[in-house]
Amino acid sequence: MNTQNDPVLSDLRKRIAPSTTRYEMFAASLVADIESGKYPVGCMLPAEPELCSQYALSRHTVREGVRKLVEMGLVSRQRGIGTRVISKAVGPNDFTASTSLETLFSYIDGTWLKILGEKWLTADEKLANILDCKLGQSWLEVTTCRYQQNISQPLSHTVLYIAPGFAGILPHLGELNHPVYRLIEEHYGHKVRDLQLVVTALSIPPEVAAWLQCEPQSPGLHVVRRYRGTNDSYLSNSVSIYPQTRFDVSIRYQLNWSGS
Amino acid sequence: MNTQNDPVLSDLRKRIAPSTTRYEMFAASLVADIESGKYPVGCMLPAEPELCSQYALSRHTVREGVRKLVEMGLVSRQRGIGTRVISKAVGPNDFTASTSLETLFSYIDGTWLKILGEKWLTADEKLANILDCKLGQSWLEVTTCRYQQNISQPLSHTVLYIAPGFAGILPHLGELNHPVYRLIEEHYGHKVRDLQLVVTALSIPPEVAAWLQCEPQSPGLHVVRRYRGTNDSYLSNSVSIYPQTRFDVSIRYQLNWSGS
DNA sequence: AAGTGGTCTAGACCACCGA
DNA sequence: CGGTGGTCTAGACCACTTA
Repeated sequence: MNTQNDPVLSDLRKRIAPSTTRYEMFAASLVADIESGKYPVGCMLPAEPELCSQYALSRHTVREGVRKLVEMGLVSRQRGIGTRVISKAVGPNDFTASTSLETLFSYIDGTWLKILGEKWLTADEKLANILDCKLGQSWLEVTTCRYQQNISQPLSHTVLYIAPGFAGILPHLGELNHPVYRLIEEHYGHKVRDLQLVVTALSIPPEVAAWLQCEPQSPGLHVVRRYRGTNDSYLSNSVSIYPQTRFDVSIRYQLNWSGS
Repeated sequence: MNTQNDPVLSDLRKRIAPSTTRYEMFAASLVADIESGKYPVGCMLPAEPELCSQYALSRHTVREGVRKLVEMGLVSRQRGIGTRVISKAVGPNDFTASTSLETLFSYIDGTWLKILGEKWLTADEKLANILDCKLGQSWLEVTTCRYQQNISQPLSHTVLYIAPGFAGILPHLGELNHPVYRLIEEHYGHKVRDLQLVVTALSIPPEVAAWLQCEPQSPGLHVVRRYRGTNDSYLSNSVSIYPQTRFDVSIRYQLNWSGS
């Protein structure tokens, strides 16, 4: 079926919906069917040949439409298996913030860690909560301060929690410009796949303030970072305290798949 | 040119690079050329027909390859114009944080704004810096507190800066569950395309602490939010102060286009 | 072996931009 | 007007999964 050459349909498209293409209408129809429950979450979408004949579209157009649903996070496709509905479109994740790990940790340039202490410990309830790990799990705790070149005041007070198995990076922690995740990647080949940040405010405790050379009880940023690796296991975690004005967290979200 | 049927090439692909397709090799070649400076940032990529003949690929394959570069944020395409290099790929933006505006503002559920004061002002240097706008620009400043249902302590002290032209939302600001961006969308049809967040720590000033019912000089989160609309103009900005423990900022970055 | 999604070609019309 | 990227068709081979 070729409607591209059809002057009536072509004109109609121009007047009624100038920017709505066939694959977009098709995608919108699929989205509606998923929202309505015709294709419940977990079930398979009809295979491409069937969609082609159902909607009288070429396979390329069908694929373009389904690709849009993949981008929206509604379905996932597997070669040899099919296309599965994985979300109900209620709240599509239409805003994205993109960076590289390098950008995210650009503040580390020209800084190094001074190690204040280290010890092995097992997670009690409080720590398990902070690190989002199981009770009784074993971690190497390293207390540090991050210093900037040519500046006597440290940037932050950071407690690192390193997963057992990666303790070998300890001798290299003090090196310049080497965030923990990169040390783990260099020495063990484990790449970060998932980074979680939780930012809160706190009143800087006196013993930490002494290290940071700031007022005790003055306000600071409290940043928990959780690094998860390729196999979903935690590589390391860190709890950082930044005095006011020495650090900020900046994020920029942008709309992605244009309209609709 | 059809290499799909070529047993030699097919076998070679299987042995040497089992998962590398033609459009991926083509994309990798473009990336290399952009990184090397053959195509500097700001210049145009060759048009599709030329890429087709240069690489001996069909147009579909070329488009698939260029699409990958678009996803990586290296180039942007404009119909009628061409494909422009917009980034040097030095650090590919391989980590993304995805949410919806609804999720981002889920803390607004069950809260409303109490308006403490309002006035028109023009941006001096300090304000222009906070709002990232031009000097002398006119804004409607609305000072508010956000209250939660059944809780007497307010969640935050928020100063809104509303772009001239959207002042009509003022009577609706106090409504339940209505973030500013949604009011602007409902009343003026302008959608948010870009949201920037800057989080710092501060010592809560006494006059704000009185409203927030917290200790003067106690630590708090200082969050600047900038909402930009479809045409790159600012819709509104807000400066919020949250007492310690009443709010946190949580972000989750994930690796996206798998390998490499 | 049959069916799935992934890649690829060849050729076409379209909307948009700039000269 | 010619050139750009955007959409579309028809038909093909491929890798992968399941039975």
